[in-house]
Amino acid sequence: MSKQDDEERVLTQLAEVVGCCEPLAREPLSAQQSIELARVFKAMGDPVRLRLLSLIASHVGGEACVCDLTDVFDLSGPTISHHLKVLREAGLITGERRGTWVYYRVRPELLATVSAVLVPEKAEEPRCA
Amino acid sequence: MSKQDDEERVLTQLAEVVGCCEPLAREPLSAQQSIELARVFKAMGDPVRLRLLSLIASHVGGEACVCDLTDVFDLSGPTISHHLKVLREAGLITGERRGTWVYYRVRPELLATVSAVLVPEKAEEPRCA
DNA sequence: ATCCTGCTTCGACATACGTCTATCTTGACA
DNA sequence: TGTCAAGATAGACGTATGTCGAAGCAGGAT
Repeated sequence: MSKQDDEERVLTQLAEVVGCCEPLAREPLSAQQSIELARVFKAMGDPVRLRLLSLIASHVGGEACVCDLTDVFDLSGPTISHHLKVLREAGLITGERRGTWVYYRVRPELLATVSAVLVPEKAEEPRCA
Repeated sequence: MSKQDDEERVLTQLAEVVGCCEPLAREPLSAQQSIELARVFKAMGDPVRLRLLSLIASHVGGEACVCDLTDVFDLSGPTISHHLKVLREAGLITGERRGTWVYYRVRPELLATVSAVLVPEKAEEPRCA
């Protein structure tokens, strides 16, 4: 089973279990839903990983090389690599090797799903009273 | 320093540091921003706490008694109390004692702030006054 | 006053997590 | 082929976290 498979599996499960935009305040989450969602939040629950995510998301071209990320932190290479793996396994980013370097990009659809769970109303439709 | 003060402090810091709706993908988060945000995500990074949050948010009247929450889980009272404390200290919920029982309610504005950070577009933009 | 009940705090324990150094893998290039 | 550099993996170590039972606190009821 490849890493790619793992990533896909997590993302599919989340969409499947959480539903497209079922808000957290509408009805109680099931045990299964909370497990899947918590996996993502836990991955974002570290300052270094949040910054990595932000660095990748805001980088030109929507992707960032690991070498760009390592210099920002006062941490060893393996530690950065570890955090990237956690983000990857949570389905938040994908990694692709091109030649010598590995490039990461975010999965905006997962961020959007998670974001939608938090607010009672769906954001995109103009909510006019 | 009361518990209430702690809660307020966290919420104030988050709004202050993160900004109203600065999306994560616009520009890299600062070290300080990532620390504040990660605190909230970490609190949500546990299945039990996510379910608690959801149970409280979706409960009738927007608040739930601890006694309502305890029965849902196969966990001891102290454990539930611990998780509620973590959510409280993250600024996600507030607790109020009324007579014998303690009632919790969510802070929707914090959820909205966090939600807005995740998506590239500002959610409240087409806000009709 | 005394007891009872709902909830929190305390102290202890096993496990998970973040970090490091050392080692391995992969690809480029001579 | 051999070598070098970019990342990933493995193993170790200290700390944080989730859980429990026991004890403490605060309100109501008797």
